[in-house]
Amino acid sequence: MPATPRRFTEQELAVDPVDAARLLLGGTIESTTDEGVVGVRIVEVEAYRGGDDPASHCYRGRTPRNDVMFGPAGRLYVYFVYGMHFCANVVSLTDGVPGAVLLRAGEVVTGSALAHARRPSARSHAELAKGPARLTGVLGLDRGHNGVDLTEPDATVRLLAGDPVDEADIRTGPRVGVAVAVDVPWRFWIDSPAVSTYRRGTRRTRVVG
DNA sequence: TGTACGATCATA
DNA sequence: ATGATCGTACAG
Repeated sequence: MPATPRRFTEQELAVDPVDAARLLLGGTIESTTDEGVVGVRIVEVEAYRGGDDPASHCYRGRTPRNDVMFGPAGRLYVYFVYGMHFCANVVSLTDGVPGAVLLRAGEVVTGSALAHARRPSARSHAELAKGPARLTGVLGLDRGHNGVDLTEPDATVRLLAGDPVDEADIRTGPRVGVAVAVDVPWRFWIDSPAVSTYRRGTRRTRVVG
């Protein structure tokens, strides 16, 4: 591994989320708080677009919640789900055009003790960041981190490029937990025990007839 | 003003 | 398979 890992730039992330997703695999997201440093090697991601993607938070236009997704690339989009969890995305594309990459899972490579302290229910090392809310949890990220610029030299949350991943080693499939656009294979992962298991989204309202 | 439903996780 | 738990979006 390089002595000084290269930081992702806004320019290289200002591409289609599908391309940004592949780019991020093998990279590392690292966050520093007063508690310490935790770093996670990214092994599973999902791409989300805008008005043409029914599964995206931006499908129905710009709102206060999804505003960051419409902004410039390289920002962190953090959202709150199920009344108790946060998930983190890397914004892609350019100012005014929505797109993001959900960080779904990773391997903790720095700060294992702090990661376990933040997620006491984790029964193994691989489980620490196996899933988007777990990954966000070990990094100590919440709504206060929404919009932070990951490309800033002094950012407390950093996005570092890893060793290049061979295209042939990237697997793809439908996105986890979404009930629409089930045929769209915008989930990307590389082999790792931290990769989460596939589950299709559930639709509660049914037409009674 | 009310309400349905999540880009999830933990436990059983 | 199910409960937890609340912000958001949209309907009325």
